[in-house]
Amino acid sequence: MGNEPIQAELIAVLVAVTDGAPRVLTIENGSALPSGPLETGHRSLQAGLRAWVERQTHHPLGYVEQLYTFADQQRGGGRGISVSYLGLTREAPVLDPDAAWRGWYEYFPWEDHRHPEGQRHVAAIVRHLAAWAGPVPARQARLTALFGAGEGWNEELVLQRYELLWEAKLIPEARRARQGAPAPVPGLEMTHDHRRILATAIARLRAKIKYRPVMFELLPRDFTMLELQQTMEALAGQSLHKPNFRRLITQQDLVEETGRTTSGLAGRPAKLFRFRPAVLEERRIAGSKLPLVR
Amino acid sequence: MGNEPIQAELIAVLVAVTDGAPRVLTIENGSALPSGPLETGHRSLQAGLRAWVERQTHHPLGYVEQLYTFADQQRGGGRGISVSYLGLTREAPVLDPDAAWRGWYEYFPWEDHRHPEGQRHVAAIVRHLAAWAGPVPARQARLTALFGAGEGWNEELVLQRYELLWEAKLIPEARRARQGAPAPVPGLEMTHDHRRILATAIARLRAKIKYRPVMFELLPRDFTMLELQQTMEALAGQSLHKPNFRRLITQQDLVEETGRTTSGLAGRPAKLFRFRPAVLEERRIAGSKLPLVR
DNA sequence: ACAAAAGTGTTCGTCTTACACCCATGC
DNA sequence: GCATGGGTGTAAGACGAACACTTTTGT
Repeated sequence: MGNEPIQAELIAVLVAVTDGAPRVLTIENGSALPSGPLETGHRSLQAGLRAWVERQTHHPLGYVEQLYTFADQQRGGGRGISVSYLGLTREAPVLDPDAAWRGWYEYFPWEDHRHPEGQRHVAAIVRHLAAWAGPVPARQARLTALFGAGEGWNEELVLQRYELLWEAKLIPEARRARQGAPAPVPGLEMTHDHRRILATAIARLRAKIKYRPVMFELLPRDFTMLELQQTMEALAGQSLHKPNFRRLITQQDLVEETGRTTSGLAGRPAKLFRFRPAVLEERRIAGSKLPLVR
Repeated sequence: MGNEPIQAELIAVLVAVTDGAPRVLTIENGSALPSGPLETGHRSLQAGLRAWVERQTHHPLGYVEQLYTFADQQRGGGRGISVSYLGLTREAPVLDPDAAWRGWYEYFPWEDHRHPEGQRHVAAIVRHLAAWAGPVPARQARLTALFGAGEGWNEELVLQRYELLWEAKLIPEARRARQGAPAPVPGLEMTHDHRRILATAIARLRAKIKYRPVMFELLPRDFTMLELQQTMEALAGQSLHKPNFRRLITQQDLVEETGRTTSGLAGRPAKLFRFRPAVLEERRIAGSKLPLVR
């Protein structure tokens, strides 16, 4: 067959949500995602990743999902394969001094629409892109479809937006040649295409939460409706309608009351909920949708 | 880092729809999917696959999408990586005498619910699985969720159903040890986990057609509403409601009239449609949904 | 009393689904 | 005429979005 041996590595996007902020585990001062060699001897790639992550972070990994596999140039000129994974956990102190949790919107400021700053970032980007699009109808159509003002914002198109920005040379990683030029869009850079992998992970997760209950991997066992809502808002980057959100969740029989309530904070104590055992076990079928506000 | 060189290959699931039957390109008398070495020198894995397929089949490949990457035992005992892809085309005569197009329901008879036979296959399978589930509530819940009678049939859960059958040892590939035992479920076998890859492809495609217009890759330039409907029915394995189907398509501005009509067949001549240019170009955003009948 | 957060009821409009029916052609 | 497939109208009902309002705590 003529198969030539090649190098292979795993890249992990580990996600947690802490205090309403989606966080991702990074290394090298936030400039890269953790990656490691493909180890032989595991039942599957997924099992290999799980073992590797849990050995590195000493923290159990909940949900794991393969993202994408791509070929790249390895150090030394040879060809390599990288298999990227999305993993969900809860944030824990990291032992490795090189590793740290970072907010994912530090890398994608224009994707957070919970606050007006996100809208402003989008407006600034649209101005840049309008110049890039010029009078070409296809480019204009793409621009409005992906960054279209206000109403039509589709939070799942993270990767497509990143690719459009890349194409328009507004992403620093895309213009290695032009050193010294100021970054045309805000947001931290990453090495290689790690930021693109992160965009893929965000897009996948934003799509997934709508039809599969994976949020419980990110929450403590007991939680209030507001905590659940804020976790979803953090991932979606959008504010949700509180009364309708609680109805949507209860209607779907995703959660049950624990009988206990919170105390000590401002306002009326909130009931504590937990995910129903059937959901934890049978997370294959059910799902949940987002009632957007405004 | 300690990366050890490994073998890598590509596996392709090439799909076409001919005369209302979804077809897949196979080799070795229908027992395997076409696969080939990972070639160096291409821009991306996807470009490599495209070049390889078009060289082999002499037929252009429309839509291509990565399915899954997994590790397996290579001939010779070493570890290998397989990257599988879904590709959409129109059926063309194959040159390679070893290759042939096959209906995908030959491999998954229980997934075709356009005719009563599919229902009967499901009923027979449910009887087997009920014995396997016994009194265990979790197993029973999974059984009804995946194979649940009539109303709740979710056509997208192809892979989950296959995995359940595998777990229950009803798939011949899962019981290599017990040679000679009769196949407990109908359907052709495949080598290694190729049938599982095919299940992944079917599931992905059934999900995709609901939110992205990829059907046009499978149809001639001009087509009637019925042809479009039958193509979708073939993929979904379910019958659709004709009047509502046509409204759904026209409402979404997916197609435009060509001005011409069919002739010669039974019944009133049908208008010929084609996909709107904007759809062909901008196939990122729009989608389509299924109005199920009954 | 008031602020802050929890939680409930109900209306209005849209989108889905189903049913009923008419139209044009070949045999 | 009638079988076959093409095509349109419309009403019932499910679902989502929005608004108004009540409840329970801390200060």
